[in-house]
Amino acid sequence: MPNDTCHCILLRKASRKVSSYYDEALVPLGVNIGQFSLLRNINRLAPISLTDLASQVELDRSTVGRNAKVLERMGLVAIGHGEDQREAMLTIAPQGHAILKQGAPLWDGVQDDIEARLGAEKTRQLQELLAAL
Amino acid sequence: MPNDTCHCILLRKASRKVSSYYDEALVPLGVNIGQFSLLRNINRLAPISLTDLASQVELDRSTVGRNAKVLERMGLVAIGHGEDQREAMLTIAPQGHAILKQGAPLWDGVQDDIEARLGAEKTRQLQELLAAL
DNA sequence: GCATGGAGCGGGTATATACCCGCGGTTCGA
DNA sequence: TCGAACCGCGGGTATATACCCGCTCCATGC
Repeated sequence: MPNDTCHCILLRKASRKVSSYYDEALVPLGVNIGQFSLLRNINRLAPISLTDLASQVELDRSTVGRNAKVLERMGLVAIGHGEDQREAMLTIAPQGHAILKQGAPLWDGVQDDIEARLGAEKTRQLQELLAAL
Repeated sequence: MPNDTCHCILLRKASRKVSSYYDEALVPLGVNIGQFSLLRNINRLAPISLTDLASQVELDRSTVGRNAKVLERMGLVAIGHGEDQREAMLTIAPQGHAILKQGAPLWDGVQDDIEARLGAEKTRQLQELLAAL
């Protein structure tokens, strides 16, 4: 039972490797792919609470909270209050909009590279398989 | 360009989700899939140095060092010296062998579950795609 | 009104992961 | 033989990620 067939370990490896592709492309912006993606989600859903955002991106709420705080320190995201005093509402700061705009073509580039390397059919398979897990 | 087609983010999500399947199965042993897999690799290659192990599992050396230290604290792995005084040589402790033995059927179970859910053809596709990334 | 339960969050703790730096041990050339 | 280059590691730092706990705030039943 060779260890190199462990679906989990293979997924992790692929995940690390592919993350690094995106990270490298985004280096000029000073954000990594996790941060860029979170920024995109906040932009798409803003204003949104931590809990709702966590549910959307399927991460633990505390994880999203910590990640959002890093973005806040970078000046890309504003964390305010909702009507409910308990809610932390997230919105994109002006500098965050700039990053989103500058990052879009960089992100597209990596995305296209991967799809070119895999081909259309395998790209489709990949999306399908990842969704099925 | 919907964010939910980002190969990287989908991979990460799948990776987290699938990791949790294995982690749950291994709960009785008190180790997670990362630790169990590392244990298997050490067992397969022992005695092996940190640097060589890191190269085998395609992780940063310092990461492997820290992970190995956790396994050492658990009493599953012994960290000794090689002939070269600089080398940290890893071997499996008796308790580690026990974990490997008890874990094997649990690991097989998850592996089988996943393959059953995907089917043989898609399982093959998955392995192929992950290797191609 | 007020108490109680539930919801939202922050922080503590632990692992996972990477990069960089400095220390110390090895080796090899002058 | 002895210094320089090189190699292996540990530790510092930062993010990513999850779980749990406690605090605060809200809403509902009485």
